Amino acid sequence: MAEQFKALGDETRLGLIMAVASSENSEACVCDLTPDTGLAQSTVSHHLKLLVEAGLLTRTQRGKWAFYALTKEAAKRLS
Amino acid sequence: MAEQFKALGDETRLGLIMAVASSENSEACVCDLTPDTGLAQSTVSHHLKLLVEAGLLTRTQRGKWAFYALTKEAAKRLS
DNA sequence: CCCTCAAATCGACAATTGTCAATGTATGAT
DNA sequence: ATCATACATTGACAATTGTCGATTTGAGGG
Repeated sequence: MAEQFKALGDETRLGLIMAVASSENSEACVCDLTPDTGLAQSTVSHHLKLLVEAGLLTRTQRGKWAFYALTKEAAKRLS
Repeated sequence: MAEQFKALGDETRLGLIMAVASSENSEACVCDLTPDTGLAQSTVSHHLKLLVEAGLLTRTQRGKWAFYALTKEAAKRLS
């Protein structure tokens, strides 16, 4: 439980969650998310991994892109 | 906003919040909270300070004791 | 095949964080 | 005044974390 809070307790990751939530179809790939953060692609990948491990995001590979979306649980809590 | 999540993103602090929430009158002093954590008193004081700064707890000095209680906002969010 | 593009992983580094022992500061009792 | 109690602050330290550049993996397209 603390892990979920810890995952959200970082400006960058909170921003990523918000960005995913407000994307078309509520999903986004790394290439869409990276520019807004102003961080390196590897850094964004790292944060996304943490969010997945915390059970807040899901990862789906589609073609060359990896799409991230909120889990049902995370979607509920975001209200 | 991330600050509040960060404050809750630590086992010890989450435990403190829970302990305060489930205390009589929903408030507790440091001497009551410290033993359960298994940590030094100075460490608990430090964590409580962070929780106050995050707007999750209030501090009230009464006699020799400092009583910590949930803010209205934190009480609401705890549901 | 080879090449390109998207993303993940690795290695290194500085910055932040959690912890403690020691000390400081009030508050109330003797 | 003195002293004990409750808590805060300080200084130091190891552990964790956020970040980057470089490299690696993987999926398609020529």
